[in-house]
Amino acid sequence: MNQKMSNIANELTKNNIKPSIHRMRILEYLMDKRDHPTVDEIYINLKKECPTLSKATVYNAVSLFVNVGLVKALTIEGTEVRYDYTKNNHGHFKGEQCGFICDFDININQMNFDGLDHCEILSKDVNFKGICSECLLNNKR
Amino acid sequence: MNQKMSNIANELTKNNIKPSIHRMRILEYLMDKRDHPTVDEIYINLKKECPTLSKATVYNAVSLFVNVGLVKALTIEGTEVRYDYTKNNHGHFKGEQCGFICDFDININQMNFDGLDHCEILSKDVNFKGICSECLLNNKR
DNA sequence: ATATAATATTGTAACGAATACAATTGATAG
DNA sequence: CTATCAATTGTATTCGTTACAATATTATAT
Ligand SMILES: [Mn+2]
Ligand SMILES: [Mn+2]
Ligand SMILES: [Zn+2]
Ligand SMILES: [Zn+2]
Repeated sequence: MNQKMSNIANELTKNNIKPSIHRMRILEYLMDKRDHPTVDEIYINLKKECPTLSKATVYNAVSLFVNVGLVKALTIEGTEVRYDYTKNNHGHFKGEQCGFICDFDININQMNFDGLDHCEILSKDVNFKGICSECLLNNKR
Repeated sequence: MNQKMSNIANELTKNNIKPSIHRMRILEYLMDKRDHPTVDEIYINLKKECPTLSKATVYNAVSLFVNVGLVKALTIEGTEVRYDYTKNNHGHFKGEQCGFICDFDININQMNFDGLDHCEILSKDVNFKGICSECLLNNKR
């Protein structure tokens, strides 16, 4: 097992998740491809290398990862759930024409708000929607 | 038709939606009950007064409302879509224990961010999650 | 007012993401 | 090797949503 994989194994063990082959592959995928994939996208792409992979295993794995806080489940629009391996807090922009989702920098904790006294806030999400630069160019032509 | 209902009819006509009885009732519901209901909640509650109402009509109506910008579709968590009749921009807090969703004041346009040059931003959503004050009290006991 | 056309509503079928679960496979320890 | 436990698989089921054809309602023309 190479260095990368043993790091991934460590990451899982630290969170009390046994590092099985499939779990490691799924976490590796999320670490490498930061394009906020759906379960289906993870499944289809990993299936090429692991033909025996089942979609249920992908659901199981990402649920485990979300529960321990290793990855975040994003619900930016509609009924589509996407997964994000990330340490630093950031905002998400979704281009509504092409569906592309990108990160952007925003200091979510600098924002001041009012009306949530006596609530315990555990997570803060900022989602923007609109038309991405690429689509804007295409639309002009 | 009373004053309230003719206002609702106006609101719809202004947006090129013909003010049918059901559409008016559904918009009225969203205006009165600002607790961000799901399609199912709208359907179940209105069904009491309009026994012939179909869930397809609720889906049709809220889709029309969302398309013209009369109401907003909220996707705060998971695959659950909720609807919000609102003019002023605000944030949403979801209590994860009880599922309760409330508004809070935040000046979304004051936030400064970076990395979305040349994108056209059409909407900005801020969603917080955590434990609501009521649940916090219950948990202590 | 009646016939005609257009639109809204309904009920149901189809779809797809997510979950549940029993059966199988794989790993671990004695 | 065998027994035990956990992970994975495949499938069935659930549930929210969409699609669509049939019906009811409303608007328009004669
Ligand atoms: Mn991200
Ligand atoms: Mn609201
Ligand atoms: Zn785009
Ligand atoms: Zn609560």
